[in-house]
This record gives sequence, structure tokens and C-alpha cells, in this order.
Amino acid sequence: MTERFVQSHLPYLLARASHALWRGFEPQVRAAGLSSLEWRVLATLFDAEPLTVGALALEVLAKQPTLTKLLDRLAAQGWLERLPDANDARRARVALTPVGRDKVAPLLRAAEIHQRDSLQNLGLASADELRDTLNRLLERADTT
Amino acid sequence: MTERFVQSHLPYLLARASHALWRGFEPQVRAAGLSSLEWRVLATLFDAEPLTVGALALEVLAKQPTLTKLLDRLAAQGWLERLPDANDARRARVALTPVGRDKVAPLLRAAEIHQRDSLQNLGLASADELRDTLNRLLERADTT
DNA sequence: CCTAAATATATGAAAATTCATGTACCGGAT
DNA sequence: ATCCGGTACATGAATTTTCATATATTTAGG
Repeated sequence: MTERFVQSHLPYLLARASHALWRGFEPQVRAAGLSSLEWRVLATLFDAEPLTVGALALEVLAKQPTLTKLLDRLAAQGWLERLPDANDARRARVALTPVGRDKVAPLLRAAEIHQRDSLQNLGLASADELRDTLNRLLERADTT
Repeated sequence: MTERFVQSHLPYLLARASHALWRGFEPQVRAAGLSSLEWRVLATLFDAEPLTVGALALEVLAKQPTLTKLLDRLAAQGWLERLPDANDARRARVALTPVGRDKVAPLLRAAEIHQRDSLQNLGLASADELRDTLNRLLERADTT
């Protein structure tokens, strides 16, 4: 039996796996009125130093102009703000507001619970190992 | 040291890993004048029976109306066509044209080469193992 | 059969994304 | 100090995606 492209091509396979897990959690994010990118942005900012727009775009896998406009919308909701950078007036430092933190905090807890539940379908050993493999892959890819 | 959300949350981690690998291959796809979704559609059709629009949407992780319009564009380029389904007049069977096959074939070869190259950065054992884990994860997720 | 609910795809208006480019600022060389 | 190439973010127009819904067809029940 010949293996199909979609089963052997890693970027695709990873995207499908991501999507499969996401499907189960998405309803809770949508219920909170957030898109998947908005969720990634807020979740990323939750436990990070205030990030520049460019750095944030890289983290959340978005193009810079896409992110700029999304930040406008999230700022209009009062969930985040752009702070001036001390050393460089071109940069903006994006940070959650207290309201924004309150908005994401319950979702982060829900995400953790959902993940625990999902992973019972695999066996925890392979889940930890999977995370390790992926983090290793990312380190390599970032420096290449 | 507390682990950041983006490093522990699997759907996100998988998306980032997918993106990291994709980044290296994307230029070749763009050079061929294709978007990432167009590439997934053509690559999926290459070694599949003619698929219905709905089934294809699931495979390529797109919403159905998104795919309908994308298929219109790809069909206008002469790369694929909608064939009538023998048993159900509501369905369309989407298949590559010979021109479409010629269009993707070199990209599929390039993808394989790119993947081989990328994986040298990890060690082949963990790559096979990674694929297996992901395929297992997908089987589970699809039936849950 | 005939109707009603369900399914598959298409469509139109609204929203988000993207590309190309603009503006503001930084840093080094003269 | 000034110019100049490069960097960071914003913006406008064009494209793509999305949501809600329409259309066409099938299926199940009475």
C-alpha cells in the first residue's frame, strides 16, 4: 500500500493534528467571542513580557499587517494596549490590560483541562514525548 | 522555570511546528503561483479518488464556502474540474485535470526532497516516530 | 407517491487578510 | 550635524474568507 501524500508530508500532517485538537476546544473560544488568532494573541501575551508587534506576529504565525489590524480591534475592546518602547520610538510594546487578563484567564484554564482530556486518548507518555519532539523541532527550525 | 503557554499547549505547538517546516517550502509553492490552501487542495487530489467538495474541505482544513470559491478559481485555471456524481446529483466530484497533474507533480517531488532535507536536522528515528504519533492522534481524533 | 426533514453545494454581503507601499524613526558613515 | 540605508509599524486597495442563507436533491414516513 502506497502512503498518501497527506499522511507522509509533515507540515500538512502537523497542521491536521493541530486542527483535530483545536476542533474540540474551538467552541469554548468562540463562545467567548474570539477567533482563533485573537485567542493565540491574548494567550501569548498572558505570560509574556510586552512584545513588539513584529515579534508577536512571528509568535502567533500572522503577517504583520494582519496583526496590526487585529490589535486595533482588540485594543478597541479594551483587552490590550500599545505602550511606547523606552529605547525605540518605532516600536510598540503590546500588553494585556487587566480586563484582557480577566478575559483570557478562564480560557487558559479551560485549555489546560481540554488538553488533559484529549490526551487521555493517547497515553501520557507519547504526549510528553510529542511535546518534546515538537519543541526540539522548533528550536532547530528557528535557528536554520 | 514555569513553562509558557505557547510551549505546553499542543494545538498551538503543532501549528507552530507545521509553520516552521512550511516556511522552508513555501517559496517554491509561491513561485509556482499557489497559495498554501491551493497547494493542499491540488496535492490532496493528486493521489486520491475524485472527492466531494465537503470531503475535500475536511481534508484541507477549509470551510465549505471557502473551498467552493477556491475550486472556482482553480477550475478557471484549468487545473481541476467538477464531475457529476453517479449516485447523487447534489454532489460534485472534484478531480485534477491532466494539466493540473502536470502542475503539481514537480511540487510533490520538491516537497519530498525538502522534507528529507529538513528532517536531517532531527534524526530520522524521531521523524518516523513523529509521523506515527501524529497519524495515531488523527485516527483517534477523527473518531471522537 | 407526497411531503417534510436532512444533506450537498452555491451565493451574496460583510469581515478579515494580504500585498504593496507609506511614514516615522534609528544608526552609522562622512 | 546631515545624509542614507535599513527597520518598525501603519495604511489603502484588492483579494480571500466567513457567516448566514438560498437552491437543489435525496431520504424517510405516512
